[in-house]
Amino acid sequence: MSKDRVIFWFRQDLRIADNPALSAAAGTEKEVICLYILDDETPGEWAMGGAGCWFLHHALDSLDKDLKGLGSKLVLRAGNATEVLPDFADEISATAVFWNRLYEPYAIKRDKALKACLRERDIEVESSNASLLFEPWTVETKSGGPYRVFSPFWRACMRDCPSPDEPIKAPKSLKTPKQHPRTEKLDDWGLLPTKPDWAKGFAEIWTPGEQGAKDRLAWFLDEAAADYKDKRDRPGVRATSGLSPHLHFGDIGPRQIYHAARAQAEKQDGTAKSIEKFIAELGWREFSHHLLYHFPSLPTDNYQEKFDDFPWRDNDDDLKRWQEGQTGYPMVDAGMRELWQTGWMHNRVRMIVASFLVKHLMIHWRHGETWFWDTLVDADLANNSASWQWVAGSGADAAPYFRIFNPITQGEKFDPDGDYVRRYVPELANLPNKYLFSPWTAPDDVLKEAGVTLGQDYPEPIVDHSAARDRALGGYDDIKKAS
DNA sequence: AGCGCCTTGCC
DNA sequence: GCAAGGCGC
Repeated sequence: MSKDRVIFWFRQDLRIADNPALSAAAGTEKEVICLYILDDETPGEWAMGGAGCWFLHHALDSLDKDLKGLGSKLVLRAGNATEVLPDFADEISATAVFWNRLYEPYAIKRDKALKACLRERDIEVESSNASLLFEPWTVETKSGGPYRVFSPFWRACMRDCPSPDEPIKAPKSLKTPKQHPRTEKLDDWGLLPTKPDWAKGFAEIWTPGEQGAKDRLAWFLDEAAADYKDKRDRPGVRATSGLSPHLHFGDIGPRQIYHAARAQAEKQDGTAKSIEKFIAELGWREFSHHLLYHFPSLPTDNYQEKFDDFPWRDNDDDLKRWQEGQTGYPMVDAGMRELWQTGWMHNRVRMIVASFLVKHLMIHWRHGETWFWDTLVDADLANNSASWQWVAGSGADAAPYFRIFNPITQGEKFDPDGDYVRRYVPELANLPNKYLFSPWTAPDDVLKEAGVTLGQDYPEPIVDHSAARDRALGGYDDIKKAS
């Protein structure tokens, strides 16, 4: 075999445009072998969840087709990347490996070891940044050290950091060997759920892959961005970009979104405020990665240690009813069912259901984190753990624990027409808005007319709101006193 | 060192 | 009005 070949290792950057490490590999003018490794071992507890696997399957399928357009294709291998990658480099006599950086603690550790191992074998390694606007180690407070509060963090990014680079174009072609290395079959990886019914609704909503991501961004900028600021909190309205899974798997990158959004603000008068708000959401993603990078135990440990002593309740029945969307609080149940049916949940509703689990049910945020990990197509370690700790009150720059979302008034406020609840809790569809978010307050004749028998068609509330609120505040008093 | 500030709320 | 407390300059 010729010695003139390099490996491009795809990870969470499943795209060919604005992919700096892929372009660097192409720039060597050597043969480029595109590799994806399914590594369930290294992440340990954070091996990809079911919904993520569904998205990954289709994103890889799409990527392979895109690579074929460049005269290449994807080579699939499963196993522990720490072994698979060096073995593969030997197998094809690669002289260099290119990849884009990841920021999960396990990935940093693995990649560092791999770098050393490959260099020991005289194989060059070059890593690039495809996933973040700002590298976590480049943003520092004036006194040195990571930010712990979002607003000053994002101000510093916008003011002091170099502007994110313009996206780079996809390579026009990739030089590939006549004899391509052996690949495993995507279909053999079992990434699609064994219960096919589960993911049935996913495909109606998501188009994994680079083109799907581009289309979604274009739709958002053309159709929704102008109203983003006003409508982003309305789960019944299609007002958010839905780019989160694409960002996680990297079939689009944040620089592409950032610059396209900025360009839209230039082009369309009156959108500046909405676009700024949208870009700030990219900022939250950056902040989560910044936190995870600097506080690697974020996914498992309370950032504020006083929460170690919080009197969490262990209650499998309550947890199960939360997971299934059977709490008797329609806004909560709508959210949990949206999650199950679509692999996604509107951000406003994520806060409501998370607050309900952690405060009304007093169940540890880690149970919620684990459930979201398995069921979200956009499950992302940084975003998931930072956000759960934010809601739980245990995180950096977190919502105070005593700020308890009221699942009834949140519904009235953000789903005023009841469209969202009626879509996901159809058994209540005929209830008037007045009682839709608290059906147990409806007079008997109203329930009867709507065809609802509580406890039969739809559950009685699992807890009483105000009693649960008091109980949660009592728990917080305990750790306040102790600290 | 002291001060302003802090995504998303509740009653 | 209430609800802490710490961050960042």
